[in-house]
Amino acid sequence: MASCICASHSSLFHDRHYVSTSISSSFSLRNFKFPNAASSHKSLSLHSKASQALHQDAASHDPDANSLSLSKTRIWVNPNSPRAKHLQPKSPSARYSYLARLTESLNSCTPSAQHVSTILKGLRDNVSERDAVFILDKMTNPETAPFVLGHFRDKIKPSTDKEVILYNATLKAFRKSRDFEGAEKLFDEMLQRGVKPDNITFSTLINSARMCALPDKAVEWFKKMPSFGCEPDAMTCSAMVSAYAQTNNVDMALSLYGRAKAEKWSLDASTFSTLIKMYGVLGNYVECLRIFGEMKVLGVKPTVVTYNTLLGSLFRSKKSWQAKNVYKEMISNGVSPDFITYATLLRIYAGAQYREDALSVYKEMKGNGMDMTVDLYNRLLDMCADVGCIEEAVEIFEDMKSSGTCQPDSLTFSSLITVYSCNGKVSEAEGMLNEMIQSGFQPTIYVLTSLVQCYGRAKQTDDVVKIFKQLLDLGIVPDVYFCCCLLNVMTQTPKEEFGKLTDCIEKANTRLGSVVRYLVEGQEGDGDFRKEASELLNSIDFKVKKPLCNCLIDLCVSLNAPNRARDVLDLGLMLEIYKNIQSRSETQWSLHLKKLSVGAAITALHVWINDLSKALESWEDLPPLLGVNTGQGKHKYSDKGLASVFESHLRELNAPFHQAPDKAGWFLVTKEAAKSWLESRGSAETIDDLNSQVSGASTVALQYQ
DNA sequence: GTAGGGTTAG
Repeated sequence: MASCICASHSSLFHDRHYVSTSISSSFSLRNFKFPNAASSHKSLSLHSKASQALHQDAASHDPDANSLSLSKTRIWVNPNSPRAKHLQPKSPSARYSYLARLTESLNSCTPSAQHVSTILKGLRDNVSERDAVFILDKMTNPETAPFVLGHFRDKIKPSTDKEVILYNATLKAFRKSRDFEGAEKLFDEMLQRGVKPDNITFSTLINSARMCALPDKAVEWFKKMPSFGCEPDAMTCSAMVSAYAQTNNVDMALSLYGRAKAEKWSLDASTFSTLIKMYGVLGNYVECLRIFGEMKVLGVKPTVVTYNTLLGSLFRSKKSWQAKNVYKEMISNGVSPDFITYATLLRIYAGAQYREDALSVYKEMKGNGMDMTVDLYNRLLDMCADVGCIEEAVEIFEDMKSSGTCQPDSLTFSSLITVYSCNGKVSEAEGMLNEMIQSGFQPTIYVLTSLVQCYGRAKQTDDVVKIFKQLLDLGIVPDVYFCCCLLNVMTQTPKEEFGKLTDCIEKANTRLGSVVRYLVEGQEGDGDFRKEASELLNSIDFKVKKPLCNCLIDLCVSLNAPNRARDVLDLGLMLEIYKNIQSRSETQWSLHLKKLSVGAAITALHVWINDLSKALESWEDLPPLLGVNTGQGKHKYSDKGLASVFESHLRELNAPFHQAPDKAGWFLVTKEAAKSWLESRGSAETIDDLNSQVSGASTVALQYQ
C-alpha cells in the first residue's frame, strides 16, 4: 500500500518537472504547437515518450513520498531551482532508474547540443563522472551520443586520462548501432583532442568491426595497437581469435589461441565456438572435436551455442551418425536445446533419412511450441518422399497449412507429388499437382519427372507422353534425370508402345536417342554402339553419369540383352563411373554393389561369378570368405531395396550366400561352399544365362545417386 | 546497475 502512495506522489512530481523543463527550454511557449503542426515529429514523440518513461520510473522508486501526493494537482517546479535539485531521487536504485530514463530520452531526441542539454538540465552542473559514464554506457543512438559526450565534457572538464573513459563508453553507442565508420570518426576526434586510446578503446573497436561483418577491419585495428603503446591482453586476444576464425585465417587464429593458452588468459565458450565454427566451415570435424575437447580440459563449460556449432559442423561434414551422441552429451551436461539445436538436428536426421529421429525432433519442436520454418517442413517432406512415408507426409503437410506461420511453396508441393508418385497414387499425385497450380506455382522439372515415374509405373504411357509435351510447352529443357526416367519407364512398358517413348527420348537428347535405337532395334556392330554410348556419357555432367549408366544397363537387361548390359558396365568401369566394384584382400574377396541399380548389380554379379570361376580354373586359391555388399538402401520408386531383390536372386541361382547377421547389407559365403557351388555350376554356365535370371529386374528403379 | 565481450542453422 505504502509503495502505491509513494508512486503517485513522485510520478506527479517527475512528470511535471520534466514537461516544464522541456517546454520552457527547448521550445518557446509562444511557438509551441500541437502534434499535427509540430515542427519536429521526432522531438515531439520523444517528449511524450520521455515523460511517460519518467512517470513510470518514479512510480516505483521514490522513497520520499507522502500521502499528500495523492492529490492530482499539477505543480510547476522550476528545474533550475535549488528545490528541483533537492527533489532528485536520492536512493541509488531510484537514481539509476532516473538516469536510465534520461538516457532513454537522449536516445530518441534530435541530435543537437541544445536538445541534449535540455534533457540533461535536470542533472544541473555538478554531474558526477559516474553518472556521465552510466548514461553514455547506455546510449544507443550514435548521432546523439557525441553531443551527450560533449555536454559531459563541458560540465565535468575531465583530465585526458579520465576523458578516455567517456570516449570508450561513447564508442559503444556506435557498436550497438553497427556504425563502424562513426566509431572510427570518434576515434579520430579522440586523437585530435589529445586523448590516448587504451586497450578498452581497441577491444571495443575490434568487436565493433566484427559485429559489422568487417573482420578485416578488426585485424587492421589490432595491428595498430602497438603504435599507440597498447599490448594485446586477454580480451583483445579473445576478440582476435574470433576475428581470425571468422576470416578462416586458421594460422593466425591458432597462433593467438596458443598465445592465450601460454599466458593463461581464459577464453570463454563463445571464443571456442568461433574456433569450432572455423573448422566446421572447413569441413574438418576432427579438429572441431579437438578444440571442443581442449575447451573442456581447460574447464570452460560448453554452452548451447557450442553444441549448436558442433552440430552445424556435423551437418556440413555429413557425419550424421554422430549427432545423436553430441545431443546426448548436451542433455547430460544440463544444457537445454533451443530452436537452432532442433533445427540443426532435424536437418541432419532428415538429410540422412533417419526417419524416426527426424520425426521425433519434429514432434518435440511442436510440443515445445516452436514454429517450424518452410525450410524445415520441406526437409522433412523431402525425407518422407525418399523413405516413402506417405501418411506422415500428408499429416505434416496438413500441419504446415494450418500452422499459420508458413505456407507450402514449390518445393513442398514437389515433395508431396513425389511421395504420391513413388507409391503409385496416381489420382492423389494429380490432385496435388492441381493444388500446386491453384496455389500459384508452375510445375517444375522435378514435379514432371516424378509424374513421369508415376504414370510409367501405372503403365499409362500416353500420360507420360502428355507430361513430356507439358515440359516442352513450359519451355523447360529436359535434363539427364528426366531422360533416365523415360528409360526407366521403358523397362516397364510393353514393346508395342516403345515408339511413343523413344520419340520423346530422341527429342530430349539426340545422342541418347541413337543409343536407345541401337538397343531397341537390336542392331549389331559393337564398335558403333560403344562409340555412341561413350560419346553420350562423355557429353554429360559427371554427377549424372552413374544414374544414366544404371538406367541404360537396366534397359539392356529388360530387353534381354545381357551382352549389351556388360558393354555398358565395362564402359562405366573404363570411364571410372563405377569404381571399386570388386575388391580382393587376403581374407576376403568382395563385390560392392551399393549405388548400383538392380540391373547393373546383377550384371556385375554375373561378371564376378565368371571371374571367380576363371580364378578356380587357373588354380588360384580363394580367400576364406567371399561377400556381396548390397547396402540397405531402398529404391525411391520401388518397393524393394537391392538387398531383398538380391536375396531372391541368389536363391534362384542356388548360390550358398547368406545374409550376414551382424553386418546388414552383406551376403557372405565361405571358401568351401563357394568352391563347391562354382564347380557344380560348371564351366558351361556363362554370363549368357543372365537372361533367364533377371526377370525380377524389370521393376528396376532409377537411382538418383 | 557505473569505460571491454560476442558466439550458433539455411
